[in-house]
Amino acid sequence: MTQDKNNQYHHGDVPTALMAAALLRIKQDGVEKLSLRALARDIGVSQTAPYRHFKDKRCLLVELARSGFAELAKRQQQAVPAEFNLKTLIAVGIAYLEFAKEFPEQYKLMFGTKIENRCEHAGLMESSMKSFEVILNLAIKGVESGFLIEKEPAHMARCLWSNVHGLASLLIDGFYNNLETDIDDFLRQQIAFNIRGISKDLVDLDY
Amino acid sequence: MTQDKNNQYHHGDVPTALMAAALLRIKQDGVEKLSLRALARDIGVSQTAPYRHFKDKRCLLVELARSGFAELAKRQQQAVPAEFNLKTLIAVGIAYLEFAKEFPEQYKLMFGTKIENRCEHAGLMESSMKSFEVILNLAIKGVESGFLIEKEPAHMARCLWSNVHGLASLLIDGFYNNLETDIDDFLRQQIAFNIRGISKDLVDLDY
DNA sequence: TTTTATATGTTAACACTGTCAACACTGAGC
DNA sequence: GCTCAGTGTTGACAGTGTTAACATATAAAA
Repeated sequence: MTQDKNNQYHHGDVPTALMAAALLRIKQDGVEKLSLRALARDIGVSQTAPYRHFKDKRCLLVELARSGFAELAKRQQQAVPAEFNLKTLIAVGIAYLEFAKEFPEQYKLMFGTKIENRCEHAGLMESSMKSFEVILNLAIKGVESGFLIEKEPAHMARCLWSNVHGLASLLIDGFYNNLETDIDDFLRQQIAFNIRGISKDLVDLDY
Repeated sequence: MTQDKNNQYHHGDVPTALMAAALLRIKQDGVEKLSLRALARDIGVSQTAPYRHFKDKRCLLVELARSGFAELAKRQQQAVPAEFNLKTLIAVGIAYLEFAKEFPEQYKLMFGTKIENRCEHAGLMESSMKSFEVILNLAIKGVESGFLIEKEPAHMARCLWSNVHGLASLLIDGFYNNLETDIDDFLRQQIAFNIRGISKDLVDLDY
């Protein structure tokens, strides 16, 4: 019974309201203690109303992760400048890590253990591939323009991906909490190390 | 009421029995649906018996993660040969990934979101540092013996660590499921990419 | 316009879960 | 033999995901 919207029976848009509430909740309490019933209470519907829009809790989480991947891909894409050089790779890496820093709980959800059998969810996989493709295109361009070594671009893209993902995970999980260095400098240096591993020349990207 | 052990009141060793049962359960059903009550049933005690040995569920999970880090560190250490060269780094990386492949659910627990505020658990942090120190020592030796670039060893160690962790996570989470390449070759190549990023010369580690 | 069907929402219930309080047994040390 | 801490048990509470049965509102069909 939505008291604000002059007591109409239908809520209006339960799915998006649920997603918004979920984003808020996981930001506050972590993805681990997210509960469907609490979400329903938040948006002012009965505890089973969400089941009219999501088959089960997993599907809601999957949708949350999917939208996360979409946002991540968008930010990565925005960080790609017109002209390619090795610093482009750093910029995209930083954009990736900025997302992880800004939405740690959603990031956990996107990759973490909470979603089992992610392969079964086509939309989720597709969305996550969008993010990967940004990196893949960079790798291809990197080889074309002679900055990167002449190995399989897909493998080098996966290298970059696993690198930033490892950084993001350890960062989020608090393994870099007691660092002496400034965290952003640290991350930039880490990315630079990684890029050096697949670049043609022994560049030192002024970190 | 242990019926096998001629009906003695005390179980004997609830903590280790719980740990063993937990390892089995997470291997079968995943860490996500591990339940204290199910564990208690497994080892044949009442549902609250575990609370005599672990303050709460989190503490049991922490102990599970802690022992995981200990095992991981042991395996990494065993992979370190007497003489150092760049292939040593690969060997330790492979050992790391082998652990992740063999105990994916425990690995998820060690790093994943299931344990919040891991910093509060001193034993856990200490144990995870043991694993990191193996890599750190390698980085130090690598600089000393002139194989690695002359940067801060701790940062290069963190680079190697985040790399293998990223690989392990993505591997476990199924992001490398549809790979055309043989998975072990792939991982070896990935590690080689990473090592190249911090090595002095532009080595090509025959992948 | 009336009827009908479908989407959406609700209540009640079930089987779980983590956790606590109160009670009971066991075994070691005085 | 008595005490008492360690260990185990029962019963309960609040919370969860989920389903079935029922109710209403809106859109399509008559």
